[in-house]
Amino acid sequence: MTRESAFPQVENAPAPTRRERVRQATSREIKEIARRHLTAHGASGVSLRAIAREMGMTAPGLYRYFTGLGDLMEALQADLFAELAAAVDAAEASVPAADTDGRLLAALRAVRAWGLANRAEFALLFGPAASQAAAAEDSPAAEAGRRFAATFVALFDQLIAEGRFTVPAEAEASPALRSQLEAFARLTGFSGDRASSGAIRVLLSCWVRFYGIVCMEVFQHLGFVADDMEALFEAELRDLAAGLGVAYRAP
Amino acid sequence: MTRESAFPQVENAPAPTRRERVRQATSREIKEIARRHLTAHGASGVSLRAIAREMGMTAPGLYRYFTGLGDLMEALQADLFAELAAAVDAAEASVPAADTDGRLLAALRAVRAWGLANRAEFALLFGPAASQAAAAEDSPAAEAGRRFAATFVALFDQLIAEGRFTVPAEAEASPALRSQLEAFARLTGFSGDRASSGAIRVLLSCWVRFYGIVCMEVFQHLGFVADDMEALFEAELRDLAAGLGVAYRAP
DNA sequence: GAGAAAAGTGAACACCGTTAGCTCGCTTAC
DNA sequence: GTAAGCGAGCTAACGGTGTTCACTTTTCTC
Repeated sequence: MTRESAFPQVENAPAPTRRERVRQATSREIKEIARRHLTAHGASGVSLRAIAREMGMTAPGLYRYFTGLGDLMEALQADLFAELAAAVDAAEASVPAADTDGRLLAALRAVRAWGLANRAEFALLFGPAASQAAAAEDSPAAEAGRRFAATFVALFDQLIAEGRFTVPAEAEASPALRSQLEAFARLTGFSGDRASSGAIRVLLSCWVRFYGIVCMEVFQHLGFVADDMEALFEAELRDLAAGLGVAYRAP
Repeated sequence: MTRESAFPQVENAPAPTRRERVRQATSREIKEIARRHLTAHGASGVSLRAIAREMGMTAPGLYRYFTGLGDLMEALQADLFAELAAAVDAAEASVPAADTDGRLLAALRAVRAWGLANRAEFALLFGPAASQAAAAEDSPAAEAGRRFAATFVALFDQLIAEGRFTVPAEAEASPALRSQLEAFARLTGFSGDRASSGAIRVLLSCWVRFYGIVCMEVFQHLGFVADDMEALFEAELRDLAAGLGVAYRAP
């Protein structure tokens, strides 16, 4: 087992003991199985007992790894956010770095594609905020969510920097709205000086619109419109891009 | 119990027998209690055994009224759609019939208000399409959903009739999109001749946008923006109205 | 009042999350 | 090298769930 030493230790990682490694592996396995059950039977189809059974152990044993089913689901949520973020990054990376327009379009399409390919997972991330009351601002899941959002914040930030779209006059917004938008910009990490509340408003509006069309499709409302809503999505994306001063391109 | 005869029989209703009446009452009671549990503990907090316990009977007895938990939830969904539709109609009715603009704004605000006041219920109606595979096109729930949608179809239809907004050129849309939009118009009952695919596209786009902002708020995403997203909602509503040629008015 | 149909019950099956107390084996300290 | 300690996992148990089946009780109809 000294083969492991072939992989150079990550700097500052405190030499994970053997126990630690097998622990990580078990934890990963639990989440893998949970993910499979999620995909196959939806969020309510994930059960500790079934997972344990599949692993050849008993349910109480899982409590050594997660404090309960809710905790597992939260961990899963964090992983899924990371997976989605990776899918988005990959899509973005397949476009020249200088091509901001292409990167934004690719990123948005990647979110939709991932959602359609992973309905239950998408619902877990973007559906009704189940139980978690306040959703613990500092939970790993929330953290992963922010990391996902960061990709889009960066893209949007660039649009602002390049002065792509015309910003509505500040006077149009009520003071309440303005202060909310400013707080939002601060929290999400938009570059403070350039990102006027008007610009944030435009971006947030686009994001809401995008969220709406993707949720509708993934949650299978408007199912009566058509099986394949790609045409509608692309039409919406075209409008969205237009509003942002981004040149639309067919996929 | 002959007091019942004081209420004139509804025409064509085949004289409900006493048994039938008490059956209806029990059915209503089951749904009432289910609704309370839904409100209090979310969709997963609705259980047949708990309902039966509260009614002083046993769970298997409920199978005389619903074929299972899923069936109950579907019935509940239908009732909730009706309740939401009633709330919307009430809001609409509080505005002069001739004031199309006011009625539309009131109707949209009513949906948001209902959703915020009934989060779990809203999630049941507009959240991820749980299990029901195809969601049975002809289920009572789907029927109730269509009746809810009809209110907005009527309002939108009127906007089209009044030629409120400029319709994008037909040529802009791909053939695939056009045929989808036309199918949609047919299915939802837009008045065929006037409702061009372009007009439908504008309306659908607005609906998606509205869906997006309300879902985000009700599902408590963007929770970090602010507790009270009313300002943002109103801003969005203003834009939406502008796009439809509807005069925005503060609530 | 007899017979049929509906309403409701009890027991059982197969699941579920979670807790408590225990055993066994690996790791660490002496 | 051995003894202590700690972590992983197990068994048993509690209370909860949906659902089925056979049975009894109630109610309506003739």
